[in-house]
Amino acid sequence: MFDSLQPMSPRSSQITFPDRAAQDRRGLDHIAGKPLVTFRSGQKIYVAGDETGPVYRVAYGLVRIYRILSDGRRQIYAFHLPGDVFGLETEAEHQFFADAITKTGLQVLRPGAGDDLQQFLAIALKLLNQAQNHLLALGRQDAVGRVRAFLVEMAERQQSSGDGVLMLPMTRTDIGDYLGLTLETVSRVLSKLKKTGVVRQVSPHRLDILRWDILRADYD
Amino acid sequence: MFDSLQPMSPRSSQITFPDRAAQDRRGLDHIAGKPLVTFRSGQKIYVAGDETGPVYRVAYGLVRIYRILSDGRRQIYAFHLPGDVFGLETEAEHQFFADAITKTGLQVLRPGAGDDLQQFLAIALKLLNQAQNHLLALGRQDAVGRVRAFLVEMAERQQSSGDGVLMLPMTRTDIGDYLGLTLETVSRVLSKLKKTGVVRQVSPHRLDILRWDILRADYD
DNA sequence: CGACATCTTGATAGCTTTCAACTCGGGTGG
DNA sequence: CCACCCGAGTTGAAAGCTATCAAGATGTCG
Repeated sequence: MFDSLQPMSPRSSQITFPDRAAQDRRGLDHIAGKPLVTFRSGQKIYVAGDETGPVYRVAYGLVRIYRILSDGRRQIYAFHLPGDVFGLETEAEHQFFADAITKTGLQVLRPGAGDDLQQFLAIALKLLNQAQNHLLALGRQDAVGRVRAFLVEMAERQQSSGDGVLMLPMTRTDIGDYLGLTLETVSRVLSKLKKTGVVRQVSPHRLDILRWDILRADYD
Repeated sequence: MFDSLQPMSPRSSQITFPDRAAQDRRGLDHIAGKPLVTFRSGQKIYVAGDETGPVYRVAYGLVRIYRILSDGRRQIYAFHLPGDVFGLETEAEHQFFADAITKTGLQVLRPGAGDDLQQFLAIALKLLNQAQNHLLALGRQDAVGRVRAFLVEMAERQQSSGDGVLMLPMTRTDIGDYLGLTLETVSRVLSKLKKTGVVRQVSPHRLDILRWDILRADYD
């Protein structure tokens, strides 16, 4: 699974996020400089049932965290972008699946002495916050509201507030499995946003956001 | 807001949960014995915008944690039962509302020196776990599945697995706002479960669970 | 450049919400 | 002690939204 310990260049023909790691080195900065583990597009990082191991930090690429039910339904809990930390779980075995959506490089953070506590708490609270926002979207928003919330979330995390360029390397199915919708509904909502001039679609995986005011409307 | 520092008896004409605190004194045991702050049914504990203060532990009663959107829609994130700890947030101001559903007694835990870190991390990860399960129900289950998941969750947390007696002091509206459903849909699903012999309804707020196997079916 | 996965769009079915009327239960006051 | 009252719960009918099924268009990658 660990193909290479050599850091790979973020440059590739695939769509990637800008590497925010450089600006985002707050809590776990001191481990910077370690070699990266790299994953190809679609490759699994860990699966439910695996022994819980290290914690990872995304250097470049995109990771999805999810569960699969017995009937095949899938719920995606998070997309992790450069700078994000994931893999922290309570149990001895992973409860989730994690895999790379695009070519991805990860820093491996082996939980150390125990002065990581402060950082882990911060990470856990951040994940909790995101889960709670996610919950609000799934519980109290219709399809359009969920997609708008998703676009705003991804855009802010990519800090594309400036230029309005939003990269969405994940598939429509991924987005649907994150939002509790079908891929068709996601596609229809995006078409509607396109038709109403809220976004412009450069390609299926690249949007330009034209009307932040409309996207953001309705948040309490 | 702090009506009384005198512990009140859990005995009352209202429906209450059995006090699990005695068996649940793991992490924060050392603060036991402190006086309780009590709240009447429906009384607010804190509101969004309040300065983040102490952390609370439920001694008896039932607490709901929620947000309200500008149009009045409400999302309930958690019901807290005896033994649960809540009130831990990242920001300086509360992002949520908390109020007592039944008459409730709380232990006030003022974050201390900093060796609470381990415990806070455990609490945060537990809340994260619950949020993730909640997310799965909202994202990938229909109305019947959500209500079943809710009944199983509440029954397990009340440890009524033995006798199958399940107290639901919250209203149908509360349940709906937790599950992303309307109160009517919640009522209809409960009626269906009653008709199919899965539960027996002693009163609107007390169910006897007859068929655990059916309630639990379909969880991965 | 070609093949295959992904995406888009349309039509229909199914589920949940909405609106409405009625019932039930607990609490209050006569 | 009982009748009344009002909030909460139940049930019904119709509208609205999303899923499903299906076909065609577009992109991507080898």
